Amino acid sequence: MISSDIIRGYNDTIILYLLLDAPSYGYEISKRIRSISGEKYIIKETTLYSAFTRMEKNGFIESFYAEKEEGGKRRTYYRITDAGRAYYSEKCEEWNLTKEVIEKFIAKETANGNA
Amino acid sequence: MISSDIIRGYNDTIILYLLLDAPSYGYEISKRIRSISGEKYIIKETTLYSAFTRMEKNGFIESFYAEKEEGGKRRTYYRITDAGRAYYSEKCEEWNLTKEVIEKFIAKETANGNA
DNA sequence: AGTCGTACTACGACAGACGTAGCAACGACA
DNA sequence: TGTCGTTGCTACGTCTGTCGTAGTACGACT
Repeated sequence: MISSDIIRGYNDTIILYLLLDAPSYGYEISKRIRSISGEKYIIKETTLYSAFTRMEKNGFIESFYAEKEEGGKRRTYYRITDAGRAYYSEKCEEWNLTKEVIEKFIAKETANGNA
Repeated sequence: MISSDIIRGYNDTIILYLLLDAPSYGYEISKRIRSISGEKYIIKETTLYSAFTRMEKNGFIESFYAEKEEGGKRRTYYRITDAGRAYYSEKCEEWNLTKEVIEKFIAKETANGNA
């Protein structure tokens, strides 16, 4: 399992990634993070929903309600905004920079030059 | 400049890396982080010294005093312990895992296969 | 005398992640 | 009919690491 300290600040990025193509909602995003990461990262509900609130306040996402076809239960869907896309791009660039920096301080155990 | 949210939890790892070969002290470590990162990451003094305190409490480092040759001013040196080396190794492994996971959610803009 | 570089310490604020808990609607199973 | 599991979400408080601000102290240089 993954330490939440390194993910910290990147949960928003991960969520935005999952909204790039189509709107989605909490439960679905949670399951997709779980499966895409190969069960290695499981986002907590509270973390997820507080990220939604924060990002909506920041204008990175917009929410709307939709009914399920099967039942009358409502879901809150989130749609990424242009500002959200811009933020996502910035974070991707930042990630690449940060990765380079951190790796200067990380020992490479696996000395096989596998490409 | 690098967001401290992603570094969070890895400052300890970075500091331990700089102690692997020889003991060192705050000011020197701070300057080495700065230069090794190519001025891209500058650790704050408060962050650094609170990391020392935390890690000493956790048994990852040990402190001792030494005088400077030039003057009578004391420095607090830190030496990595076996537990510290073990922790550093764990964090390196964790980093590699985390990196893989995060990259599943990061767009690769630069499509040039530059080695 | 003043500023810069070195080498720290103290204290409080802040933000993001987390633990715990609860609510509500639905289907399945007994 | 009852309750269990899944879905879908909210509330509230706690913890931890980082950061802002500030202050101390000494030597060297100007």
